[in-house]
Amino acid sequence: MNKVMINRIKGTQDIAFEDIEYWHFAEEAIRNISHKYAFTEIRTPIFEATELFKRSVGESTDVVQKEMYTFEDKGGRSITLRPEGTAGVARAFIENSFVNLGSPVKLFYNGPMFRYEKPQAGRLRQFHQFGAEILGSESPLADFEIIEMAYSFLKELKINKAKLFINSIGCPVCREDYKTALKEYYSDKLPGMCPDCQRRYETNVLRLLDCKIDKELVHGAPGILEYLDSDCRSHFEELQWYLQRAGIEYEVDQFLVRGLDYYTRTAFEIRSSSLGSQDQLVGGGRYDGLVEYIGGNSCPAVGFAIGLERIVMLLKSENVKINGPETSEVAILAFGREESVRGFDYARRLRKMGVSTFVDVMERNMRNKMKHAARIGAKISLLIGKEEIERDIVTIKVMSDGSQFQVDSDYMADYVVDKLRDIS
RNA sequence: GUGGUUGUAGCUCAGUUGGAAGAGCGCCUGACUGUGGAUCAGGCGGUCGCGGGUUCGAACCCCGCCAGCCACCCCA
Repeated sequence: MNKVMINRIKGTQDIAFEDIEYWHFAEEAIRNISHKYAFTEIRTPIFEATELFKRSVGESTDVVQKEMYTFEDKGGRSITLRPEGTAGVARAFIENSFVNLGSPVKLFYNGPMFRYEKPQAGRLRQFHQFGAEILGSESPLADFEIIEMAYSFLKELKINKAKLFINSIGCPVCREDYKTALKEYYSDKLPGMCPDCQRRYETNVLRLLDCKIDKELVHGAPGILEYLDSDCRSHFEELQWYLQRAGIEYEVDQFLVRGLDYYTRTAFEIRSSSLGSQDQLVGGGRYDGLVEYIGGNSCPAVGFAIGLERIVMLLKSENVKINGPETSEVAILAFGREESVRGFDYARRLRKMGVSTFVDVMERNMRNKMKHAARIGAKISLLIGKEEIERDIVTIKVMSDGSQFQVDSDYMADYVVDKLRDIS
């Protein structure tokens, strides 16, 4: 290629043909599940004021500090491509006064998110998340429904090798006590720890818990569950009770902390062992402080986000059966100008009856037209040449057995529809 | 941002010690002025990722950059 080539932006992908079928499959499951759970869709802008993410996701988080696509628009405003979905939903909830709809409000979204990261297996710069949020309920029932919904989404997609981990990170009050205890535990060990951990000791102590380098130390660290106050504790216990009653298997992981600042109490992840290093399929939890944090009236909420690229990876590796590509049913092969006019006329009639119709727009010989019709999987080909025009007929060829019929052009559509029904 | 690894035709890849850029598949065309997954023939398609260096000579050796993949950090 001697032209100057412009390539995809790093960490993005083009999805077409066979690949797109996996996405259709997943997107259909999203609509199904959301409808069954009576969640309604919300579409928020792909970009928002930078401040929204700083305040919701958290100034000290990696996402905000080094992963945001931020730019200034021509009016001098700081704009950011959304790195996650919850902040926008919470903003929309406040801005449109969805509280007036009555609690709870159950919303879902599905769309692209952007993070400036180094791409690897299961991680892109533009990726897609399906998320659901329940706003207005403080009850562990809401936590339970969110987890159950994520769980049955995976079930609907026949993804079985997935494991649920839950934890409670308490409320801002009891979490402070825990942080103090953690700092105390780590204080004398700090000099021997990795540079990242030394940094995290100051910025975000909780993150010391999932350090992969100094993992030995974690075993002796105090667990957060012992520090929960009675409300947080009973919230967590109730959630587990509901999970058990529903027969949903889970594991309590005391060292599960989420990277985003807005989480309170319940935190959960669903991971898959057959995914590679980025094994987290679903992440979610409760964020009781967020709505107030970004300027609304206090409103408890809980939600999840599911990474669709990772879902698609699993569908592929687990050989989940998806629908085949939609092929056209009829191919119209016409020679010459008058014949082509007739061909387009037939196509209009067939499409009106709901038949997927391919019109060949290459001026080539019959052999090559036929070859292409076969290639795209047409079930029936319509041949229109000089003879057909003169006698006002059409030649209909059934591709599967090669049989051919000549039909008056007036009966073409009915005949084709009948034939399609016969051979399907 | 750090580390490992890989970049040759649209795809999969060969290319000897540094000595004329290739194959298969695909695409387009023709044999067959009107019949498909077959056959045969022809054609399109390459700044060998980009830039520099070494050399009489570089796809091959050296350096830098870019991109893909994998891992770390972190996350979905």
